[in-house]
Amino acid sequence: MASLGELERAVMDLLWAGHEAATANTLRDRLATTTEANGDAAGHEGKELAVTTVLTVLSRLEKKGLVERERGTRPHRYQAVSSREDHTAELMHEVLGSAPDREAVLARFIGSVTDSEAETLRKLLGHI
Amino acid sequence: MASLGELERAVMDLLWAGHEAATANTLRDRLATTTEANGDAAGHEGKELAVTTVLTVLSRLEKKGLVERERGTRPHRYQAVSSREDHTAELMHEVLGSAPDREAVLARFIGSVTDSEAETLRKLLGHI
DNA sequence: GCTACTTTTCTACGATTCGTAGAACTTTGA
DNA sequence: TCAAAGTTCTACGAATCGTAGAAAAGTAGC
Repeated sequence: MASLGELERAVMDLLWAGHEAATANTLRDRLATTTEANGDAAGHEGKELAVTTVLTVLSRLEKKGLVERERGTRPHRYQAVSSREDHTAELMHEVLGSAPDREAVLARFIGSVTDSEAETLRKLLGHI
Repeated sequence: MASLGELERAVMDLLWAGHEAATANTLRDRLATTTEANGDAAGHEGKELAVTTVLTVLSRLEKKGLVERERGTRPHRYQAVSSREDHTAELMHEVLGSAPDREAVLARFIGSVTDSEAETLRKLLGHI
């Protein structure tokens, strides 16, 4: 129920990365810098978005339950409700739950996991 | 890159359920019947969609790579490209891959898996 | 081969979501 | 109290999705 658009995703990435609460302005600045998402070389520098744009997506993310804001301070400060790992794990669970035969899905899932991930899983499952 | 709408989902569910190839007409009929998705009692019977509607979503699903059709036969026959389990497992992988620290995600994921699922996983991972 | 019927494709429209941001309102600092 | 900074409201264009008619294409019987 909460798939993210491109900008929403970028904002969440920032909130997840440095995970103190940030203001809309800070985020806007970081968004301009952190436009690593393409292969073209130097010279390129992400253009600044309007702060209102950032505020809009922050509000939308808040409505989706991914972000919470401190309303007390005046420049509101925003932060992710849960860590990226928690959020991602939760998403994985949602996906898993969308199929009737969860164990069959897990079987396929395990089949395509890397060796080191498999090792991680073994440890997590309480085995040597 | 391939999230499904409600009707698209319903169609995939049908294709996944009885998984011989089906025609648009068959699917439309099943869609009318298989409207179990609400609590109101008898009398209710999903209204028939136009066949063109079903054909449209089938085309869209085909474009998304979830469905393939036999173009040879005249009423084209449609079927899911991969099983629901495969598809779901693949989705889980996509989600997992969307985070930088996959192992951390797996840790959280395992934390919220049921006991029997954990047991399944242990077996799948090659342990007694 | 022509005609009636079936099936598929094309086009389209309303609703929702998302990127984007201006206009207007609110709060704060001097 | 006034200007600057911040927030909310409103909006618009693109994309997606449910929905389906109109038109085109194939099929079957005559």
